[in-house]
Amino acid sequence: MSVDVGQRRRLEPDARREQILLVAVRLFGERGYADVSTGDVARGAGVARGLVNHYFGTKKELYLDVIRVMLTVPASALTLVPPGDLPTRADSIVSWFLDVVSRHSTSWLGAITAGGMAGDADVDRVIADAIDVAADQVLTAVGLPVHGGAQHAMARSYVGLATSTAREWLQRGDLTRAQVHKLLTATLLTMVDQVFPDA
Amino acid sequence: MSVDVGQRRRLEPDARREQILLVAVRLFGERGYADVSTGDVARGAGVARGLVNHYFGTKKELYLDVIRVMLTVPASALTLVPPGDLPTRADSIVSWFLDVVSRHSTSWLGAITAGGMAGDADVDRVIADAIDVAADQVLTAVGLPVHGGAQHAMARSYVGLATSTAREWLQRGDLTRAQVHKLLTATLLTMVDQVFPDA
DNA sequence: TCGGCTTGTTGGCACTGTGTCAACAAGCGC
DNA sequence: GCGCTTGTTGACACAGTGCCAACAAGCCGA
Repeated sequence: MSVDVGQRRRLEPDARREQILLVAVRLFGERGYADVSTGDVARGAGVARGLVNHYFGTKKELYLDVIRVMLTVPASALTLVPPGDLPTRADSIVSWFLDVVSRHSTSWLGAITAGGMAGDADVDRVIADAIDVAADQVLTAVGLPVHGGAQHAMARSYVGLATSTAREWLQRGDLTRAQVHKLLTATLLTMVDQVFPDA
Repeated sequence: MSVDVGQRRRLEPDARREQILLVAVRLFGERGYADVSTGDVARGAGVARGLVNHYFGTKKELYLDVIRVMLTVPASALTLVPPGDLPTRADSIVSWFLDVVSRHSTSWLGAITAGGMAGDADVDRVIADAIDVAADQVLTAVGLPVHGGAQHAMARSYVGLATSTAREWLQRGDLTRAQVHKLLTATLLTMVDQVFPDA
């Protein structure tokens, strides 16, 4: 919030770009896409509005970069495939997911629900990619490295379940972590045992 | 698309309002929230733009009405609780859900993902209400008429699973209806047997 | 130290979209 | 036909966006 009303100062392009991007991440995370203007981002960064367009082109491109960092930051905490039998592996992948999503709750949950603008083709693609990554992790952790398209689709469905369940826990507070954990492990085992064979 | 370029004609307020609303539903369904202007809606209805504001106030209020009809039209097809044992009831509630969602696929799936504007408090509330209704139906169909808050939260999570799975079927085409059916019934039974007792 | 040059940065222009409102006129009753 | 109600219009003011020429911060050679 330091407005830094002093002289204009030249920053290296990368530094300035990242500074603006961080402000945009914060603002788009707090309010939606429509309620944040490029002028707000510029003012938050203590910069002329035209500079935002200079670095990011259009407002939608800026927003794409924003949800990209929101979604890839938690995904960067990739883990190795845990050893053990199936229930153990399911347990640890669920724990890992809950750890990640609780640490970056506002970012991840906000972005995965397209915090401001779904229906747009480009935004949808970025979100779909993030879901694909999460689905891949589920499949490999479970020991079924990408078999067919149907299995991958089912894994994406499971990610949808995990997301909505995490929202009940973190945003609405109507579920405890233990309940979420139990729900996600039980359903994951059911899917692996009973419905994945159909694919 | 008949532009009806003739004289201006007076309609009764309800008729005019619904005419504009139907055009808005179509347009918001096709493109997103941001890509549809009130001028587009007005032109589609063969009407001055100011009239849209006269009937709906602001653009966001118009959009709220739009997603309200998108979500409540399928929900209006409420069914009675089917008889039979648990697997039978689970089977029929899943079938009913798939029938409804496939018939109104573009509307329901588009709106439930907040086709254009999530993160907004009012929009989120309308969507949350629709999910609550669906969760109630699941609970009653399964024979657990709203017990505790946690069970209801779990039912909402299941609706999230059903939604994301239906999207894999109807929008991406990577799952067949039979696969979706199997997945949703198996997970529902698991949840009723193993995780609902924790609530 | 000073002038020149590169380029990060600014402010203003044109345009679109939104909300509001006084004025207009369609269609009814007298 | 006349007047009144009120559905409907067009224009105004304003906010937000994208673009671009002009400006100046800071480095380099003289």
